[in-house]
Amino acid sequence: MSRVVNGSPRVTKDIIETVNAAISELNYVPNRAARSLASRRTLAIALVVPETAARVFTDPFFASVVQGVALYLAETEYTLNMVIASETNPDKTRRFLMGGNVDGALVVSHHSGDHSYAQLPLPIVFGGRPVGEDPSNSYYVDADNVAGAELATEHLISRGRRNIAIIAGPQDMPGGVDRLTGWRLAMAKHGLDDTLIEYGDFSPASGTEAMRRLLMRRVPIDGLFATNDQMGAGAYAAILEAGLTIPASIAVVGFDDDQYGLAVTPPLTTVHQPSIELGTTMAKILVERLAGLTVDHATTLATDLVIRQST
Amino acid sequence: MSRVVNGSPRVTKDIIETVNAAISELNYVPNRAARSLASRRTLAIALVVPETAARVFTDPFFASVVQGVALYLAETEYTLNMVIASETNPDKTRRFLMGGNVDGALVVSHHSGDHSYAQLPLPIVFGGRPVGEDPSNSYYVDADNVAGAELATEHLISRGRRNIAIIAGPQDMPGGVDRLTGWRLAMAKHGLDDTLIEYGDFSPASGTEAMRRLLMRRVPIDGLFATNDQMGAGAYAAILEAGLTIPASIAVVGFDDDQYGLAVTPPLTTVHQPSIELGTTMAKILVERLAGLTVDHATTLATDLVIRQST
DNA sequence: TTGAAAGCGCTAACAC
DNA sequence: GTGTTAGCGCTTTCAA
Repeated sequence: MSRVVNGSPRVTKDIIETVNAAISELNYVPNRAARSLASRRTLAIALVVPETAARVFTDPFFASVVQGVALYLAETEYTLNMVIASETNPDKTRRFLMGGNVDGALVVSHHSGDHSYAQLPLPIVFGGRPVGEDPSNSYYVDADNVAGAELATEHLISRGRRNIAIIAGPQDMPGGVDRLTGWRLAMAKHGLDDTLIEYGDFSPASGTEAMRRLLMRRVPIDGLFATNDQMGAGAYAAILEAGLTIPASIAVVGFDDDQYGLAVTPPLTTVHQPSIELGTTMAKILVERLAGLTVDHATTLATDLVIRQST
Repeated sequence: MSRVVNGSPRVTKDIIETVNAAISELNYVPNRAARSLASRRTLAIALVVPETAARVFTDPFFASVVQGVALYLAETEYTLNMVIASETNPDKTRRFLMGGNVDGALVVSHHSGDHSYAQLPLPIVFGGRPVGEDPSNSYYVDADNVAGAELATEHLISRGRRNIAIIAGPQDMPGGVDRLTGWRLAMAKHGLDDTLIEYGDFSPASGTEAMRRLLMRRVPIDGLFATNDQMGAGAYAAILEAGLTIPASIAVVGFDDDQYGLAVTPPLTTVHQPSIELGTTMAKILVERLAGLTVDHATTLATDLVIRQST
């Protein structure tokens, strides 16, 4: 009977049908705990998210990734366990992961501090490239942030802009590093000055502040690459309060393609990344690893430009 | 030994210490599956979120609720199972919930279609008041949307506005209904006209469209109550493109107090609701029910006004 | 190919 | 109060 439920290859057709009939008649549902106890697999996957309350769940990009993960796992036999990784008590998460509660883990928003998870003897797939760590040891899925940033910058250049500033993100996050790199590459390729850099923390408020600092330099600026839409939307406030217009005075490109870019006037030109697909892919790769398949360590998802009225 | 782990009341001090010493020395971690199988409790709680991809996870309010739930459960022995309720296959969710996978469930974003969950013979706590259903049968936690909407409207009136429009939300959601009710109450109390109503779906784009429809009526409007910040931010676009200014021509108040209200210029006056606390409270109530305690069916959380530059 | 039986690691019920 | 034992509902192994 167990053999039928688990689709064992060597069972007679007759018996399969008989058992299946009984199953649906009795409304039988296998007991997860018993199955887990006997098979020594939990059929559960942990989704680890850092506590950083300020950003984690208020970031639509992150939210989409979670959604993708959940959507994919819903089609599998795995259950999704959400775990908030407390920063004050990181051992708790580690103990949970190693306590035989889950078969594998998905870790999103991989900050510099998160390296340690990769060392755990548990199948893990990361969202975002690991920073300052040998990538060949871990499995991860990431959007092509470098290419996306180049796309954004090239677009600004194609619009005739030459004095292009950037509001970069935290440099301990892969997205923060890679988008700055892409901008630098594009600027260098065209022999443009790449000193107009200010940093934010990916929040709208930090975008406003960064833009103010940029404008205070009192040098010509006719283009802005905000490395996410939230900071881009925030930058609007600083640009407008300085009496400048978008895109006439300063053309603006964002990154992420979330609703923040649509909530502002004019709507923000931005780089779209497949955030739901990123979550889906992470989950898929982990499930494949758990099934014993060999999969690539790194998976990079393409980005593309969404042109709206801010450029 | 089991008695020590589970804190049974009748154990000698000596033996407790001896066992605990052994536990930490052997690095013992209780096996969840075995415990669950023997005790017939799963120690897991499901967080059910409707699929409605467009809104669910891109709504910062919703995200905060999830975060609150996760934060609270992290402090308990319960594990959080995220379940996406497929709208095309609702039975799947129901089967999961009834399959003995979890001890109880938390259901957020309770649309009119979700009634059925309340019928399940499983402890459930809802986020948001159930619509069109006997509330005495279910447990729920909700923000005081009516009072919050009155607060918003009274504030507009106190600013000297008399022609106050509203962009209401879907009328099959408690938040959509209650915020409209609060506005009506406040308008009636001051003998003001309450016909300036348009509806949106809580997205920024729908806010823009609703505001355009309002302006197309060609009647005087000097105040706007957008029933969430996303629609409020969207309304800015329509107001500005009509050559009007905020707050001089039209004072605007939002609802939710999320980042959308901060991303726009001028920053949006809004009604704050304790979204993380809402999640925390939902989880707390469910855990208490599971512990056999008697708890109130309805819990209402207070809201308050955050005054910024849009009024 | 299929039936039977031995655990998986724990809790709960029962004696002592 | 505390040691002991019988299952919880499955998977897996071993015979047949």
